[in-house]
Amino acid sequence: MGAPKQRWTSEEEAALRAGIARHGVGKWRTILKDPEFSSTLCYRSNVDLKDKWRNMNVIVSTSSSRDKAKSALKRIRTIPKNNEHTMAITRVTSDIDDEIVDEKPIVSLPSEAKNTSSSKKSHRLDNIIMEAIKNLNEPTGSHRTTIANYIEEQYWPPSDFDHLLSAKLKDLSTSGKLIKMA
DNA sequence: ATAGGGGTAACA
DNA sequence: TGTTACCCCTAT
Repeated sequence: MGAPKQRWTSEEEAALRAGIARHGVGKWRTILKDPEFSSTLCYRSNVDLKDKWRNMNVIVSTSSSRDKAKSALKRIRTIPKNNEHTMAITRVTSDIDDEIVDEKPIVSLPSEAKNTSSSKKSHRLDNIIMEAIKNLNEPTGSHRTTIANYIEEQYWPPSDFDHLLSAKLKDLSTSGKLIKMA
């Protein structure tokens, strides 16, 4: 008799997404050991995380198509293999680990900008960025790569998203909507 | 340890 | 009914 069944709470899902944003997809054990998430995910195993992530990426079957197949089989989002733009996801963690490469613009929210309800429902990139940083909730600010990873997990940004994000981050910090940490 | 195919009881 | 949390298995 296994566990009765505990449905995932929104807190747990948020912790999982944030954990993936920090450590990358597939680093389930690392996410579990992260003191930031271990408390909320303490009842979950690394396999649970893997399975949950799989369930979260299921395409809702609108049944509009003639699905003669078994109903329990669902389609996973087909990840477009954009030629040279290979895996942004797996690249991020190594960037953080190595801590090499160019400037690391760390960005943080002004203390006033935590107003969740004020931002419109619009999915303008600005709002997405702000939401990402807010949800990441990293006290020391967030790396550009961490932000990019987080956003890429939730939306489906264009292939040149890295460049877009960099430009937008610069705008936001110049206009004072974001604080650039040294 | 992780990825992924596949199954199923227990949910809504 | 369709969805989903959990399980089992195999390959890497």
